[in-house]
Amino acid sequence: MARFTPGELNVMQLLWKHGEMKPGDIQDLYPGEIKNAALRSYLTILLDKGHVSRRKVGKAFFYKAVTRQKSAMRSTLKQLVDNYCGGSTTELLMSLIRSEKLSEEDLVDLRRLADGGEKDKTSSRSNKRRKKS
Amino acid sequence: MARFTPGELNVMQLLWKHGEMKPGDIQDLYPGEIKNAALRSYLTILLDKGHVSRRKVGKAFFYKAVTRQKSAMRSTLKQLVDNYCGGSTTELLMSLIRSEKLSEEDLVDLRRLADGGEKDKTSSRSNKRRKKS
DNA sequence: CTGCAAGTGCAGTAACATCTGCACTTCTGT
DNA sequence: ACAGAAGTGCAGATGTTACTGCACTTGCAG
Repeated sequence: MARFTPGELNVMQLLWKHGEMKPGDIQDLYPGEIKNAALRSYLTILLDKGHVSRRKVGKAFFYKAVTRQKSAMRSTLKQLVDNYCGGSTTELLMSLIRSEKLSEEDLVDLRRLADGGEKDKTSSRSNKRRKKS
Repeated sequence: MARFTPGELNVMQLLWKHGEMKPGDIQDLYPGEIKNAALRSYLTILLDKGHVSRRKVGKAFFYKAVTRQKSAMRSTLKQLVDNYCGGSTTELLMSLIRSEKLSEEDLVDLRRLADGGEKDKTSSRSNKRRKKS
């Protein structure tokens, strides 16, 4: 669904963080240097794709994100899971947990969430595959 | 690091799954229809980027993946985490677990892994200590 | 040896992302 | 009022992805 190029993503990040901005503001905060016109071409593309909207205030257009960060993340995550984990979110969790990158603290959080999450199982019909260790 | 376009990814998936293949084989298994020459242009690009290698067998070239699936996944995941979770893997885990998509079985697996991850620390050579928030 | 399907290189098109330059308009300070 | 800074649309250059078509080469069946 949401599919951002690196340049577009930089813009979206700023809009997600700061709300409504005009090109000049975005340009100032943009990672690295970018020409105003270059930046505006990103905005035009994002506008065409419907990921941002704009409204005129004074002489300038103020842009704001239409597509939300959470939703963009979710669709990116879904792609990752489909592409690399056979569509199984559990697979991804396994990889994450096994991938030596979790601190002790992370594991504590994880256990707490796993236990806490149990209450919320109403909507899950379980026929996902299980994994042997 | 590894950065695949949809077309490239389709090819890589097949190579990861089947090992060494020639264009004709890939073409047959490629999702949807694709012309042989179109497919070969993907292979050429992947070859230029160093993601695949090839060797001549008979009259055909056999291609195989150089970049590994695990490593591609990891770098994709890292990008996702950097772009959407402020670089915190834990953030991602929270989102995953909270995102309504886990079945009861998933949660069981998860608890087992979280617990196992702690007890089993000695055998999983994860003596890396990293910074925390 | 020869026909031919399978394989190959190469050239070129189309869409899109990235980025530049330029002329024009609009707000603001003095 | 008007100069200049800030903003705008538009046209186009460049590079990459995603393809298509075509002429040439190669291995094998007969």
